Amino acid sequence: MNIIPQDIDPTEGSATHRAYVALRNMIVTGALKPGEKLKIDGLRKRLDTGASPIREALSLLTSDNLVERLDQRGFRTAEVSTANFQEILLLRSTLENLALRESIENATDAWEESIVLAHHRMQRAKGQGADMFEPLHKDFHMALLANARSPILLKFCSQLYDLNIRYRFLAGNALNYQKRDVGEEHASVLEACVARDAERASERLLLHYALTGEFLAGLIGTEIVA
Amino acid sequence: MNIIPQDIDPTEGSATHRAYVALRNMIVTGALKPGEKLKIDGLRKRLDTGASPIREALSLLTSDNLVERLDQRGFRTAEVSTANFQEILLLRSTLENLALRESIENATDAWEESIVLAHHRMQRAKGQGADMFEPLHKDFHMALLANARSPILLKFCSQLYDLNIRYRFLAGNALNYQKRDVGEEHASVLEACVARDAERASERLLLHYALTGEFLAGLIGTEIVA
DNA sequence: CTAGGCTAAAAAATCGATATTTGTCCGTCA
DNA sequence: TGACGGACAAATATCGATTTTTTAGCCTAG
Repeated sequence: MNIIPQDIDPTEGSATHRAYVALRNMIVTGALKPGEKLKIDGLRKRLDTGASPIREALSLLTSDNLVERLDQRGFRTAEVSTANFQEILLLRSTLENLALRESIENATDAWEESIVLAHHRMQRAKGQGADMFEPLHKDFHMALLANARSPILLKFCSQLYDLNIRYRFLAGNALNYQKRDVGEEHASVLEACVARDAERASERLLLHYALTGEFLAGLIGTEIVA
Repeated sequence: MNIIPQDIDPTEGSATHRAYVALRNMIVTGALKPGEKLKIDGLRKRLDTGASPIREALSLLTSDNLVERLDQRGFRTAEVSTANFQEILLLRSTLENLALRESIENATDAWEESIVLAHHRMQRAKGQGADMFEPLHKDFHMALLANARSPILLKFCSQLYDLNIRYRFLAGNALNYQKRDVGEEHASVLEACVARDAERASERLLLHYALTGEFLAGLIGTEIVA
């Protein structure tokens, strides 16, 4: 299950990078549960690699807020809570709002084409399950922002995206999400971007998040935090 | 030279943690120059430790945007540029503004006392050189925000603080900075916080950053980016 | 009973050595 | 002359083994 885009090949790149991608996917998709102890040796066998790459990958994930490091006592996956979810939602709204406006400000034809394309690809994958859909969904969202000349901001947004989507997987509903009429929301953001109307695009994107948040909030309270 | 607060002891904690702290200080203070190649073996000898801790520490620093990882080709310190500096300044203003308001909203007597204390300690260390002053300066700034119940936001702010202060060191002026009448600016932010006036506090904090930014912008253009 | 502390097992952290990869310097061939 | 290619050197990445630390169970003293 590979949820995150751009990293695919099984043998390519360093073992560390492969471990990083694999572990990130496992955490985001819930294959590794919140708060779960991450034993080096177990993961080493599971991913068929040495301890060093695992360790390094976990270090990287620590700074992505997906893994917690307990000095001298190993690693565990980040805990979840409604407070954490709310924080992510708020930060995401704030930062993506910033990024989207900047992105639209720098609008070019090439960018416009790239978001149309990303949207189309996402649409096309709609019925094909989370494995196909989710990477393209992230691609689309990041493509919207990609024109902002703010690498750090984009990195924050990417991190927050992963943290956010994790809750969707934990709520066990990648399916329901696609069924909800999120298509319309996406299309409307895209349309506003193409029209280069920052105000409208931003407003719709934030609405999109507000709805997603509302949608998940219920599930989370009952299913996750219990 | 230990610039970052809260991590002090030379033998305590894991080798990884010590390496992390040491390397972060070296990068922030400019002992390791922007874009400099970070050879594992060199650092290993320099910090008198094994390759694994170095490697892990560098991985952690990667996600702090202080180190860049070139897959299969090692690590180097992050480059600097005026664009990067401007981005940091803008993000910092935005996020700290958010955090400060939230912090004030949750104001308590304990928090109020903690910021008064942090301010006093910083003041006291004013004439004693960067080694004494800088950690307390960071303490003060973070204390202002600490009451915001947003761990992720605070982490972002802390990262941005380090990235920002790095430019001050690179401009080679930790001294000049203290001479500038930054004391008045700090005091005024503190005063507004104690009065629990979010509007005024935020306004003054942002002004503080704007002035600092202006102050540094000149130096940077000529000295760093050349 | 309970608290403290000892011991053994488990896990994390670290080290030293090896394998891979990258970068560089020549020499050769078109 | 210039570019391609191979071999050497340097540095990274990875592995396997060792050391250190933590954890859990158990026993004993109060």
